[in-house]
Amino acid sequence: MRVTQQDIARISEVSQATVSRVLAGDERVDGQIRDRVLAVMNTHNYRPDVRARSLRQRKTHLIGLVIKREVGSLQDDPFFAMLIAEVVDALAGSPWHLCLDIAADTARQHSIYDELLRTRRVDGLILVESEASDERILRLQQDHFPFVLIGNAAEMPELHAIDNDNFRTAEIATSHLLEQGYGRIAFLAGPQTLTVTRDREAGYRNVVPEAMVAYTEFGAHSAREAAAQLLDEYQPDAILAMDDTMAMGVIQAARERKLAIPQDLGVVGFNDTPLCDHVEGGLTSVNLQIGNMVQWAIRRLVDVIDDTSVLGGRQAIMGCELMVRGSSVRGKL
Amino acid sequence: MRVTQQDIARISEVSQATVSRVLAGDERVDGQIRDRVLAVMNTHNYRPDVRARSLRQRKTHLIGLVIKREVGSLQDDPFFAMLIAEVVDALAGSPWHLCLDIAADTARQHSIYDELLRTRRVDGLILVESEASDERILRLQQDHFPFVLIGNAAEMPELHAIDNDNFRTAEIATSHLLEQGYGRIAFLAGPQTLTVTRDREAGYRNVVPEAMVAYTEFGAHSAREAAAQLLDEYQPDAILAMDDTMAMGVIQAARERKLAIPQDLGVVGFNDTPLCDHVEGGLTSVNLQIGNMVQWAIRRLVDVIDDTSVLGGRQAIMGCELMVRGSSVRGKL
DNA sequence: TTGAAAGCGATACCAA
DNA sequence: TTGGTATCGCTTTCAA
Repeated sequence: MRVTQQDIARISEVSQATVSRVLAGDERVDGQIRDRVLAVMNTHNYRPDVRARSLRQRKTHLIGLVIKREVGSLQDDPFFAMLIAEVVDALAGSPWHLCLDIAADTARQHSIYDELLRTRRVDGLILVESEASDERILRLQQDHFPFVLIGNAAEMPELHAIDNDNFRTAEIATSHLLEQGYGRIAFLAGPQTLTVTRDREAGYRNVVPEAMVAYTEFGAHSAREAAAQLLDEYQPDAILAMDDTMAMGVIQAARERKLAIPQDLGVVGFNDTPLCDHVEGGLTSVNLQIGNMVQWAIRRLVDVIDDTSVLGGRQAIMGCELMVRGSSVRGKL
Repeated sequence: MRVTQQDIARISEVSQATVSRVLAGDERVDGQIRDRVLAVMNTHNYRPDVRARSLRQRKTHLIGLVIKREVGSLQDDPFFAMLIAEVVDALAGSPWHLCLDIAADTARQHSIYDELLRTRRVDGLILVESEASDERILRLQQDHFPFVLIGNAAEMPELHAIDNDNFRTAEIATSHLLEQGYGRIAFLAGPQTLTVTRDREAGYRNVVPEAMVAYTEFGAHSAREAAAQLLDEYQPDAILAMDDTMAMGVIQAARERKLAIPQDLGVVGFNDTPLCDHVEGGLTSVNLQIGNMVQWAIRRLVDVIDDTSVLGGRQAIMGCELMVRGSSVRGKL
């Protein structure tokens, strides 16, 4: 059988309460007794049972992250790999752990959310890719469940949220292409319903003299098809893609048409994923500092869970940096 | 306050035990009573508290996966993205959830393992990239903790494990290069201490007339440097890389030297990650069916946790498939 | 400073 | 078929 606090108490010849106090580092415990208990804990390799502790303290020390993707499509998206990696990294060494789930359709989302928070499996949630209108958010608010959003929540100032200034990021990326002498810049956007798409489209339109926007699903495959059509019908000399994966789709379509990058076609992506270095000459991309966003979100989430009086505003905007590589710089001979 | 089973019992005017039975779908509950209780549960949006349930049933329904990587290096490795994606997918829709952690150094590994299983945070573990000599395994065995290995465990037949036949996979990949007319094939291997490296090296040596092996760390960067040296000093006409990321490093080094792929240099990787499609012409890669391995591992782990009498052997070998793409096929004009 | 005892919210055994 | 009650392992008052 497993060794419990009861056992430690018996062996140490103290009460269970005292053992608990020693465990909690309670100052009021007599030094000698403390040492004795600690010694017994040590020899018996005692570790408290988090299940019991969770029940009593009403806290699991688990943070939930639910990915909104089709099952089987996650691996194709370096953004999520990045996001998950950053969350795991941010949690490493802390008493918090990550509970990771995936849910594609809305029905499954609901059941996961129920399972995760109504059953109190996790203490709080990080939400990504959610829209302000998102039904999930209403449920979470109703239940007073701790959560932090990574994404646009401008219309709900009461939410804790962090986002990029997507208008600005698109402006910066588009301006860069203009400066490099590209004059016919198209925007290969994501689904039109997403705030992030609309924000970036606005930033793009604000800079570009003549706008051409194509909406498509995320992923290299659909981006490739959309880019092919764009190249054939609109014949842009540069394409700004919603993310690096879509930029890879653009590059594939360009290759099929024997278009040289960056000479015939300039390409810029978002997220600055490791993909960028795998493109010949490198893929120019906007670094959104996802790591910093995740760190902010987790710190904030833990504060909300612990009911720490939260310092500063409820929302933050993260800066970005354009990482200029070969795909958008025409040879300066 | 949260609504508890007690509340449901009071409102339904039955005992708490009956509510529990209804929840468990116990057949012996009178139909009328069952309906009444279910109705009350519904109106009050009741969901059982998993913390209490975990304590009583001594089961958290969490599966642990500890990634063995430097913090901050995960995103660069599509293998892990793939692995995590497959685990999350395999768990989706089941009552099991994933608890994901990362630990780089051995010290941190130990503390994570302690935190995870001695405290009973998770019910079982999936182990990857572990060596048979791995200290972790001894601890897990001593504690009779349920776990399943993804990797080579030939020397410990008592372990539940699934692996590829790495000897064969390397043979297949190398033979393919030979058949394509490459005669001076080098193997860009991982760390020499790993079983997977040694197994593949043996497979490679078994096929190749003249062997040349370079060991290096995982990751595109170190692969690039190692490949550069290999190209300069050994001048192979083909390189078999340990994984796709390392193959990308090889391709980068080849580009710097103006070597055309596949004409001047054939390249083959492992894992068949999405990266393969991002290479011009495509990167030939060995598909290790990681998804199937993960599914096997999780099914087995759940069986072990549930103490189901395990059918079949304790170890399995997964097949593989060479995905031939442009990087290893010289134009047949 | 220490111990006894009351929970936390479920499950499961034993009677009725 | 249903209810009473012990129990899971820990935290946390309340007394002593």
